[in-house]
Amino acid sequence: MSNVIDESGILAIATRLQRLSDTFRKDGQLIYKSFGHDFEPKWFPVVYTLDIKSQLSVVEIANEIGYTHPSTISLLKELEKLKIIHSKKDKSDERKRLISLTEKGKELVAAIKPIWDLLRKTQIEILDTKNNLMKAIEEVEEQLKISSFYDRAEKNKSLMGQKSSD
Amino acid sequence: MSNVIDESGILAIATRLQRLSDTFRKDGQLIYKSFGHDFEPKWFPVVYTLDIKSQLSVVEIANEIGYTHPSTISLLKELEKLKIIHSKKDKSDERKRLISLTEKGKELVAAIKPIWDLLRKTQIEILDTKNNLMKAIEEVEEQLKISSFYDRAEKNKSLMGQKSSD
DNA sequence: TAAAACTACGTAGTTAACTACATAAAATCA
DNA sequence: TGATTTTATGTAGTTAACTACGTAGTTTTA
Repeated sequence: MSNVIDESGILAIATRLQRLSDTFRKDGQLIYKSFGHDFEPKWFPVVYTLDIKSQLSVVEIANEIGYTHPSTISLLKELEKLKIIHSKKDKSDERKRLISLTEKGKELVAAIKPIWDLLRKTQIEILDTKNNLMKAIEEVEEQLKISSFYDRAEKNKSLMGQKSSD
Repeated sequence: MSNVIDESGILAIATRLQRLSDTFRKDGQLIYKSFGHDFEPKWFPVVYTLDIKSQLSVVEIANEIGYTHPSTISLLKELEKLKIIHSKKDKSDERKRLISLTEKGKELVAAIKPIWDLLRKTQIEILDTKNNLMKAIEEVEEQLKISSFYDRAEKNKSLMGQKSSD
């Protein structure tokens, strides 16, 4: 597919990660569809979380799934329109909206859990190569927690004969 | 950061890939800036490609960098406005626009090549863990070339006690 | 206990990719 | 060689995340 960029390797990693991500998302959607469900992969984090935790506020969900709260709100809006979730005010804190699955939502989860298993199995099959992508991601996240890309680059600057502007 | 989702592991891989991608992009931008350059990481594929191939049409660039042509066009517009690249009609094929770096563009490349080296070194440092992310990506792309996520899932359906709708 | 700071939620606008469609030039074919 | 198909480019609109900012409750503090 791409020539020069593959050779440049590591510098275009952001691009390649995103493309891979898109591929998984698109195929995921098709697989749900082939089972007769119009379930969008992007809903998974919210729905999966609510299946396990049953009732959470907007920000709690955002934290669980690792999204910003505005992104979470727009997902919740879609799911609310489809009556997969519903919300009610928290009586002890009027700022909060407590979200949970509706009956319809619970039925949906029960119906698609076997698909989640299938997706999981299939992804494991694809990802279980010599260098395991899932583990690699975890390891890289770990590395970045120790010291960010930016901080490491700052430190490495001194190794090169290059002046910085700050 | 995210709890439930990390445990659900593989199903949220698309999300995690994208977040990682964003992190690299943002820090990349900061690093360019710390050297006094307002060079956006998303420009890299185009600029790098033109440095090596010197003159290409819009679609040729799109293929080299693995983007769609509309995405490529919008990158080219930005770079053209900044006078980093310029274009001229191909005399032997009036449909084509031949793109190349301007003098300013060539000077820019000369100036940021040391940064590219720094970025490369730093990324290698981060990515060189037990499971190498770069290699993992290549291996996964290879797996998907053999058989797509969708096709594999279709095949695996038979392994489960589940009916399909098509 | 009033003011200040913080937290939860919401809206608006941005970004960087995409798909779908349109047009014009070139190549192919009947 | 005229009609059809393909190729190259461009535009419009979509998507799924983001940041920035605003408002209304809650908590802390002077």
